[in-house]
Amino acid sequence: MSHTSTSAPTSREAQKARTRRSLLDAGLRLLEHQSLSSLGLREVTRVVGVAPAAFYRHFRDMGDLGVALVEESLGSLHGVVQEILAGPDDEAARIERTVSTIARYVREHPTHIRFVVRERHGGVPAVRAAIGAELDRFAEEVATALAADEVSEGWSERDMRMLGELFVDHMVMTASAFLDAALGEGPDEASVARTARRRLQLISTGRRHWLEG
Amino acid sequence: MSHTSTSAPTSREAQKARTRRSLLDAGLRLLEHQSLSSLGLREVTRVVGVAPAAFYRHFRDMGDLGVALVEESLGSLHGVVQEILAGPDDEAARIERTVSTIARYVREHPTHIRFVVRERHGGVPAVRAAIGAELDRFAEEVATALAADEVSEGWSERDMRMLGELFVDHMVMTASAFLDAALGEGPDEASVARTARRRLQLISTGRRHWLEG
DNA sequence: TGTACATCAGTGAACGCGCGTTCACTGATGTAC
DNA sequence: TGTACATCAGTGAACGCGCGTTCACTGATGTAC
Repeated sequence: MSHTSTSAPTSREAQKARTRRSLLDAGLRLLEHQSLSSLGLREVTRVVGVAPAAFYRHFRDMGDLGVALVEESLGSLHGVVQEILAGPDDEAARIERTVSTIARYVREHPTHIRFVVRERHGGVPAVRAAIGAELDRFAEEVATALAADEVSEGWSERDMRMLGELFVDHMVMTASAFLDAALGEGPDEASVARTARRRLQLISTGRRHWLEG
Repeated sequence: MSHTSTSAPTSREAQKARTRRSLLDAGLRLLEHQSLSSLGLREVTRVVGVAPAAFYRHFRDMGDLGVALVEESLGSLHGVVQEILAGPDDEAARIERTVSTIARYVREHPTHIRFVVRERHGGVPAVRAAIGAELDRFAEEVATALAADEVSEGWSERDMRMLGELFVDHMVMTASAFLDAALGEGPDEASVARTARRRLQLISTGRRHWLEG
């Protein structure tokens, strides 16, 4: 192999995986300041330090790399959603947990979040579809989890689904707002957290009185 | 002038305005299937039928054209927002008006909506900023209008602002969903309308019982 | 353990192409008298 | 109304550049015996 590492020889498999990882990392880094449809294959390989042609050993094209990024960006989020929904269905506690968990997640994975928010409605159909499908799955998970709450008694399945989507959409919007705050754009983190909490309170209140209306 | 129109000679001013309009229209059309950061100056001038260099008589670069598109995309929306909020604050009627007005607007201006939804978090900072600023203004307008309702008595200014943002965000999400429906992606228009109405009902219900919590 | 052969991740040169930008220009419209 | 000059939207050719993709290749890792 001409990609000579200074360390001990590695298995082919491991080396290939490492290069793939580097391509994904470089892509993610470059996508912080541009959108996928304007990101070039050569840009990515240049950052990694491999020949342009090496890209094709790992991905068919940039869209393919994008879809891989969606999977790793949103895959780890299932745990986060479960973390938020688990525990007692005490309203105030869950709202607090929701907002602080999102804030933490954004702090830990800012580039993944930025990518998802930007490409959710972006110009690459395959990536858009992958994000949409994953967010739909989240909405379903949330709907199922919230259906177990006492206040969900008497709700139709369709309305639970609506609530799940509402919840997920607000997670995404809140994450996006935290991201802007971290970049010094828009209100600061404390303010974003406050607004997010109030929104969730409004929705919770509506939920409690749903059957009366 | 070498751009010979078959019709009678036109004033320079009028001809220039017409070319500018064509550039904007061509841009908007091309942006239906790609994002601004991947749209080329030559692509646009090719569609219009002018030399690439002619572009510079009207815009500094594609970002500049993008900002102009934001203005015309969202400018006409102020009237729409007023239309929705005007009239009696009867809850059911306003919800119905909101959803049907959005549906109509999307049907009449699909490309403008697509553009705004896509570029709201897109890769061109100037355009993102322009959209953000405009949506903020909408949120403010909505907050002011809703503050006049009976149910808003006792609300803090900050919470009214939160409500305004919530409303605008849901307008955008609903518009985006209608757009997908029109393209055969996701649920159909009737289903989108139903979900949008239920969401608004949930928020209205929360609003009515806000001070109790 | 040693040898001969197979695999395949990454190379580097080459290609044709369309891009954004510049420039001196043209010729119709506009203006001054 | 007619004439001479100014303006300036749009031209078309040229430029250097970086792009995505192809290809035969190299040489380290893997495997069979």
